[in-house]
Amino acid sequence: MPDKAAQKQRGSRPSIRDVARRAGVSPGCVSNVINGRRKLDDPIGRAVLQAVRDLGYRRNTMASNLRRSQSRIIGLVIPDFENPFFAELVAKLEHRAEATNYRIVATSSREDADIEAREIDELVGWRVAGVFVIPSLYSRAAELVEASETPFVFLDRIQQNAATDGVGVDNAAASAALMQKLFDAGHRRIVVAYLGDGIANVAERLDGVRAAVNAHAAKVLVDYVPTGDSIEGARAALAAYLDENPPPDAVFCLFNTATLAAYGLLQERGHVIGKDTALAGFDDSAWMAHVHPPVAAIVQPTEEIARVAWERLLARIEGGDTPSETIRINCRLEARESLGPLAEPAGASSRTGA
Amino acid sequence: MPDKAAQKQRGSRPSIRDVARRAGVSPGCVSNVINGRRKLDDPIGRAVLQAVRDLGYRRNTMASNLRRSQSRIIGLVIPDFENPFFAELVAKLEHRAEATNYRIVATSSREDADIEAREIDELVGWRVAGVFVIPSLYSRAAELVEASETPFVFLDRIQQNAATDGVGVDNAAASAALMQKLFDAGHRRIVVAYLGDGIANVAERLDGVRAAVNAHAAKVLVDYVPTGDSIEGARAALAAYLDENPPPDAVFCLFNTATLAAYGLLQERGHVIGKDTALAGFDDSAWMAHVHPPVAAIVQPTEEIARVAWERLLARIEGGDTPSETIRINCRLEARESLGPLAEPAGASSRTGA
DNA sequence: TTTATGTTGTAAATCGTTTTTTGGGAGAAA
DNA sequence: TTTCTCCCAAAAAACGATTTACAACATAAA
Repeated sequence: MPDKAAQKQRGSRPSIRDVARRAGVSPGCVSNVINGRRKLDDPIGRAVLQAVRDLGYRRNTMASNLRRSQSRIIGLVIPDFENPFFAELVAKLEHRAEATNYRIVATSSREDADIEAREIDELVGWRVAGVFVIPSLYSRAAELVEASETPFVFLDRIQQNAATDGVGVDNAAASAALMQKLFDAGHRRIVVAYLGDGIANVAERLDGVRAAVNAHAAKVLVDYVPTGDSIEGARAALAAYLDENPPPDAVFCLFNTATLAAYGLLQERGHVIGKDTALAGFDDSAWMAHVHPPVAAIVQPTEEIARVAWERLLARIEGGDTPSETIRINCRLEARESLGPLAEPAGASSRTGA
Repeated sequence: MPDKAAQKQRGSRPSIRDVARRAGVSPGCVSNVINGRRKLDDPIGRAVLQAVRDLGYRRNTMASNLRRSQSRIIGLVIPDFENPFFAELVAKLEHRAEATNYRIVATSSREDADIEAREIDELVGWRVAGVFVIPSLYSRAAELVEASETPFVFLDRIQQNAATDGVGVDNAAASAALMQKLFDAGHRRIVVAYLGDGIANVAERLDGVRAAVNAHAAKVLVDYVPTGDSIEGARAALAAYLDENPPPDAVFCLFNTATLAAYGLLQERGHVIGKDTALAGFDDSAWMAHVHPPVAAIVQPTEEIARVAWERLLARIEGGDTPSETIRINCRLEARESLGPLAEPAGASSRTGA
């Protein structure tokens, strides 16, 4: 039962002084008790703890952090909470945070470079221990961050040549491997849905596709359809393609909203997925594993990304002056039935270093 | 180009003193310039701004907030970033925050009451202006919060009789309306997938279903299948039901993972959705609108929930001593084709106050 | 010239902690 | 008894900002 009367001012929370006064000791002594720098089982210790309980005292984190000039908070700026891949990454990073006694505060830039810049500024203002950034489209984060004292690690949409730390996946290799899988399954007419708009990420995936096509000896026919980033846009772009071209053997979508658009569109037009037409997408989602037939996906190993990124950031926080580096992690292919009749039994999932 | 040499100590960020020294003025004066309490277009103003740029000065938010004893941060504790409904709510709340010059920091409890308690404690320690909580399963948040100075508003999983502010939807009415819709479409054998586990939320939905069944004159046969909260669990439970019972006319899932499980299972077993078997779910997801046929959903209007909740929290922050209240918002029904042959043309979506 | 009025920058106090310094008392050794 | 440690709590300084009180100066009015 907090005893409001003992506080100096009504409406404001009790401070360490109020506790000290009530316990009949000095503020410094209270601080020692609270932070365990003093044994608690004597009269003074007990009196302090009792006063803390009586007043409902909670330490003011801002004052505490200000004094010791450190915080155990890691900022996280992502483009969008509603993208399941980002959400999964947030969850995995939180898990790492818990294990190392840090905590994550997450904010989103809503794919807006200005908002992103503001969020980063704000986090730096809070003197967080470090920051993870998944850059927005047209992000200026990399430049903003170069001069900063605060350690930054970029995730997912990273630039190979940047003077910052980055952790992402090997997009090109994964895409190339998937294309090879489609070739092996006998697919020859393949449609690739790409963004058509500058995320480094998707551009790398496209490069991987092109590399696989060039490397493949036999004749294949690959069409590239730019879709924009909304589901509706992707659906419209793919519909227009299907209207004017013979039906493809396979559709490969380079990002997750396009995969959903393609799935619905093929269903609607009566293509039997995994039989008439194969379907695969970059990025996994819950629905892809659970519809019938399940849709094959290139899975970004978020757990591993989170682990590696966390290591990197911690190293920076603890003052490692190692040069910045870009780390690439291999994707995993969930070769589900939507791929169509493969040499290996349908439905078996194989692990492939990308 | 930050001039490190001018700072007192290497490695630490410049303080307002460093700026003042460099500009040849007092710290108070710098503060005035930075916060716009002084016109900037005279020599002193310019000198200060130049010094700020030279040193790469950023105001220390902790020190600033400590002194003015206020912050414009709103905490948000959700059970899980990977639940699309929560993700949408976060996004909408962030949007409100932006409009009112607050900012949101989001953390998740991973459905763990202990973690939730820690997160709340931590936010209170940061002296955030207010907190939104979507309670975890078995949450103790309501009790924790009653004594607190900090304003709290609970979202989504709210208790009618709690002594706290809460904003949620009218679960019972929405479920009842959907059941009525199924009856109207001529469905008689209906399976309802519920959680079977104590979220107030889903229990209310179940009540709504029961009420609709009781209110319906004609004979209907409704079976209730408890599913647990994982997709796999839901799939197994529904599969077991289908194995041992005649095929239902309709399946109604009271939460979103069950809807996906039911969709995949029905597809796999060759039920044609919207024809052999109707399907509907509480909570909308992207996949539901885009598969074919699209799956009907009860939509929680997150935009409106966010707006109302924000109003409520702001009122509390600004010191309104109004008694706490529980606000219910009506859901909207997206009556998509999966509902089966209705009286109204299939595919039309109708708005129904729940 | 004197007085009233406003402006503006400096010095100092303050926010709530933690940390360092100081000082006093207890106990042991000489 | 005196001296030397050791221990522990009180007092004071510090963290980096904002804000109040105050002094200095300019300008306008009398």
